Amino acid sequence: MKLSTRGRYAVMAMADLAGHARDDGPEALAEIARRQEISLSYLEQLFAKLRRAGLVASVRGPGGGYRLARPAHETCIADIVLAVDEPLKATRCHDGSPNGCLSTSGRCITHDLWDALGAEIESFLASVTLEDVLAKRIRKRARPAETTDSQAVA
Amino acid sequence: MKLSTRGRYAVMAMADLAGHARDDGPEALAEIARRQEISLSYLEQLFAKLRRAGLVASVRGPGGGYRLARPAHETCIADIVLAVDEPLKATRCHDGSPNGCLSTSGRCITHDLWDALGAEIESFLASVTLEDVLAKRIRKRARPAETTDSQAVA
DNA sequence: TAATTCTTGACTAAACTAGTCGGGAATTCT
DNA sequence: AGAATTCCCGACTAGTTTAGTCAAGAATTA
Repeated sequence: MKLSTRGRYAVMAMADLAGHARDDGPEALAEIARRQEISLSYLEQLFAKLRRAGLVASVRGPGGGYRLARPAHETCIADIVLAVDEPLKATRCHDGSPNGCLSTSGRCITHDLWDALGAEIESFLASVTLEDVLAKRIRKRARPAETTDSQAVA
Repeated sequence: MKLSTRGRYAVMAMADLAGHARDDGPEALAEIARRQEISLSYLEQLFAKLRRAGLVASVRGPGGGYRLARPAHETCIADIVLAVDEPLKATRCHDGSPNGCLSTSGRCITHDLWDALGAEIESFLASVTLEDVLAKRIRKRARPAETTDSQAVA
C-alpha cells in the first residue's frame, strides 16, 4: 500500500463525485476539476485508472461524465488508493512482501514490522467508505493499552 | 508522518545497532553498513540526523562508533522515522495539517480522513520499540467490529 | 454535422530518492 | 608527533516520481 499525493487527489475527486451525484445523472470531469482545483487532464488520467478498477462508470457525449459504479457506502478508500497508486516495486526484498522490507537475502529484522504496518494502514482505509467521508464519520480507533512500557511520542 | 525507504533503512540500522550493542562499547557504522548492506556514506547521513534527534550518541576515534542514547525498550519506531524523514512540506493545505490535506482554501472534504490516518500510523509506530522488533514482538492490532456495512477489501 | 465529453498516448519541468565523493575534525595508538 | 581510525559535513548526481501539458481520436447527443 503506497501513500502518495496521487491517491489523495483521487479520493478528493471521488468524494466530490459522490457528493454531487444527482439521481443517475453523470457528473462531468470538468466540474470536479473546477471544484477541487485539480487540472482536468490530470483528473482524466486518474479516472481512467478508477474506471479500469471498476470504481466508476463513464458516459460519453454531451451531458455525459462519470458516476460511481457502486453506492458511496460500498466504495472504500483503500479501493481508490489501490486503483491509482500501482503497487510499489520492491527494490530489495525478494520475499514476496510488498510492504517495504529491504533485505536482499531472505527476510530482514524489520520485515514483520512493515508487514504489520501495511496491514494496519490497509485495514484502516478499508474500514472507511466514501459515505463516511462525506458524513464526516471518521472513526479514530482507540489504541489498546500498552503491555510494555514504551513511551508516548508526539 | 512520511513513510519512505529512508525511514526503513534508518529503522533497520537502529535495530542492528540495538542488537549488537555490547556493554557500553560503541558500534562502528562500517559494521552496520556491512551487515545491513547499506552504503556507508548513506548511513552516515542517516546517523547524523539520528544524532541530532538525540536517539544515538557518537564516539570518535579508533574504537569509536555509535551507541543508543536510550535503552532499546525506550526507543520507539516513530521517533526514528520522524528523525530521518523531515515532515513533508504541505504543497497545498494551508490549514496547518501535515498529514496531506490538499485543499488550497480551508480544509478539504478529506481533511479529517488524512488526519485520522496520520494519527493511526503514528500511534502504531509509537507503540513499537526497538526491543519489540528484536524480540519479534510485533503486535497486530485487532480491528473492532464494523458499525456500517462497508465491505472487506484485499 | 457540430459540439460535447470521455479516451489514449507521448511528452516535460520540478522535486525527491538513494546514493557517491571528497575533504575535515576528533580521538587513540605507537 | 604522526598515523590510523572513526565520525562529520557539504556538494554533487543518476534515476524515478509527481503533477501536470498537449494533441489526437472515439462515442454520443442536438
